[in-house]
Amino acid sequence: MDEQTRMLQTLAGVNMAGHSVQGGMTLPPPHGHDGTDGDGRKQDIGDILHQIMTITDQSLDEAQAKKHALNCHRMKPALFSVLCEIKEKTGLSIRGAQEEDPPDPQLMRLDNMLLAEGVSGPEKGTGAAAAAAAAAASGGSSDNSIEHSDYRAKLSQIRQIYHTELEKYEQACNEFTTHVMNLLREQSRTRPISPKEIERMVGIIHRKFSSIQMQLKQSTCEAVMILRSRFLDARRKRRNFSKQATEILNEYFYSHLSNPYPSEEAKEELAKKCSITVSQVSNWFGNKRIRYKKNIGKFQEEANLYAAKTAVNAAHAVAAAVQNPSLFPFLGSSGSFNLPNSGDMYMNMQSLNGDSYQGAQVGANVQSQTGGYSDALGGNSLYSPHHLTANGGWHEAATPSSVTSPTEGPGSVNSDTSN
DNA sequence: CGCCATGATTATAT
DNA sequence: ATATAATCATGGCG
Repeated sequence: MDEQTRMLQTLAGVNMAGHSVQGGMTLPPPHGHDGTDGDGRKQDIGDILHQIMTITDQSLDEAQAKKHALNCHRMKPALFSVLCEIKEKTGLSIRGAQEEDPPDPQLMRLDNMLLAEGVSGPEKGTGAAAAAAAAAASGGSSDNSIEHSDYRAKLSQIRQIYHTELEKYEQACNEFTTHVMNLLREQSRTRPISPKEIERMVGIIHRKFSSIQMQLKQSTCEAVMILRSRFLDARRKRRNFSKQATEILNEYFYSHLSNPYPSEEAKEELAKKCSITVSQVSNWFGNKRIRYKKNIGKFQEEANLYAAKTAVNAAHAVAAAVQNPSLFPFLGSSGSFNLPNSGDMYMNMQSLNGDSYQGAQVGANVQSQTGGYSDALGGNSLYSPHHLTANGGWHEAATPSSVTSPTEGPGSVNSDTSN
């Protein structure tokens, strides 16, 4: 804030000077001007300069009086015309100094950041109220919101300070601008001032003030950054989901392997069941999809496990109707099972899970590919990665040729491990 | 401590 | 807006 203070003082200085000029533009007492021209005028000018140099020492009342004296001075019209002439000469340089400043990229950056952080955006309530609302809104999934409430409280604190200061500056700027404009209007009685000049002056003032505002924005950004690094990084401190949550997510994933893209509603339900947030569910599925796809071999075991789990569920559902408790003999014994069966079972599960996944094509894929997989994986593979190629939505990344050797060494595909 | 698993973030494409 | 892919950074195990 040092810089700001300094600038304010600078501006205050200008202000003072302006004040004084207004009052102090006085001609010396009319003496000696009718003598020999040369010396008398020099002395006049010397007096004027002296008075100009000492105007800040004069009181306002005094200055007011002198101003009146100046306006009535008989030399005034002459002085005015001289000033006009001088102005004419310097006009070019002033006109040449016209600059259309483009929007400062730094300022834009700061603005964008403040907006993104919700500091400069629309008001969303203040302080504790916002935090409480946030905490209440997400109700059950307390974990996240409680950590957030503190963050939000601090953020809105920053936000409040920011807005207060900004408003203060804006007000000061307007006040000062008005003042200067009045001043210039007043002065235009004694010296020529074009509207353009006033405009220019106003522009200068605004630039000054916006540079002060930039300081404010800068410090606000810094504060937010610090806050973020403290809270967000803390939040980034990863906590593994509970075993149960992972179970539920995996169950969903493997039972919708052909299209592991839970709808918004499904995500909400999973989030509720797992006591995590919807975005965490999205993260999880995003990570899971990419990691599954990247190294299918690694997930075979898991896939089988959850296939079995789901199969048990399916069995429970079907058992009553079918009256066949030994529907899945492999669950109890280590005996092998035939792949066509597993394919069928998979299809059954799909339909049981309400997955509206097309059947015929996948069936064909199962038939044509599972043999190769079971060979490569040493058999007993419930799932094959055919979904990747069979289903349009679940990307076709792994081509059969590359997939048929999913047992490749770790790290060859997985860039994740190269950190 | 090194390594891998894993949740979160970022960059990019659609 | 959502998905993928890459990457970051930590948790947890041996």
